[in-house]
Amino acid sequence: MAEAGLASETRDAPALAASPVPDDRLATRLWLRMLACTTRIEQDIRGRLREEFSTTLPRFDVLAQLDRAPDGLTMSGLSARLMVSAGNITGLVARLADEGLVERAPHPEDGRAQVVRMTAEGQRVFGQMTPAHASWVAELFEGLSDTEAQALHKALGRLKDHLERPS
Amino acid sequence: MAEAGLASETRDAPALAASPVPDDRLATRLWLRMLACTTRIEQDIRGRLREEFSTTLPRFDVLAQLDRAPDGLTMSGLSARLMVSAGNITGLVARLADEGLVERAPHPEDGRAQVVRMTAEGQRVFGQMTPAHASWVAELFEGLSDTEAQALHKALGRLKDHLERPS
DNA sequence: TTGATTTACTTTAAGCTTAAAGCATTATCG
DNA sequence: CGATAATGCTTTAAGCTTAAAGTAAATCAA
Repeated sequence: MAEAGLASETRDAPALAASPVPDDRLATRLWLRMLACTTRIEQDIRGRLREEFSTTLPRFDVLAQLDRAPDGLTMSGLSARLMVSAGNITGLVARLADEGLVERAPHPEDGRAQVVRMTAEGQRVFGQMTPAHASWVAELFEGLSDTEAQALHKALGRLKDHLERPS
Repeated sequence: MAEAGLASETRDAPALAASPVPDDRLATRLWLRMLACTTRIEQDIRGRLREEFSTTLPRFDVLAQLDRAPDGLTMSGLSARLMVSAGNITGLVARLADEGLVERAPHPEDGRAQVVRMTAEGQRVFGQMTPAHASWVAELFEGLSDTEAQALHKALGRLKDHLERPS
């Protein structure tokens, strides 16, 4: 989950052509640090969701997506937005439906699809969770100044753009 | 796993005390973007490890840690370095041992502990994987200039320091 | 020494996650 | 129209992950 080692690197590149090693190293170090930060933050939020709301991060993520989609989302819509497999969504939504937080209905136009919506109870519960979630995140990032946070946000934006390039 | 919604935020703070909302929002946006980038990169690497080496990211991570610890590591040492639970390490190391890539031996001084080491076969296999891994990461981050990468690395360093503060 | 606590690890139950296969419906196109 | 392909979803098997409980060994303290 975190900290993949640098390992023994090529010690070659005697004369010709600039060695690719420095780039690789920098990228790897950057990646490991990014992964370490993300893992830590995720674990913190996961633990708080469990302790304070007896729920999980994947379930919170589903509710968050449904919250910003008042007309509901299809299973594949959730799958795309959460960047997880369709099979994963099936189980996640089933558990949330068991809890009474979401409901499924057949899609009015597409006989293959389902529309998932939050229930009133789901909205109530999510309404309690989301301000807490926002404050936890703010606390976790408070080591950064606004300027630093904006710079980080911008740099990650460029990274994200590059990652999304089909290239 | 990614993209937790911003949700309906407080629209209050009429006069007194600077509203905490802007900070929360910036932090949340930053967090969501960071998580999205991390998830994407992780999925890419996971898929390549599977396709090209028929292995998984957690197993690669274990090997990477053992590679930089020639004298081996205890189960708890692996657990701490990989930031996962001890029970997780038990299963991971068991599977790697089944594959013949690592071996376990009783700790010479502590009867409770085990020492995990890479086998010669494990070193051979890892030696093939790690340059490939480094090149994938370099490719994924090539959208950033060296300067940007270093700035990102530095900003994440500050974040990491803050996260590690017991505070 | 003895007893209590801590540490290292394993086991268990539950949930998360994926890839792959399968099913039903819709879309495409000849 | 009818065949083919694509899409939406579920199921399955395997593995990852955790929290919690349990076992054994080491440490600490009286």
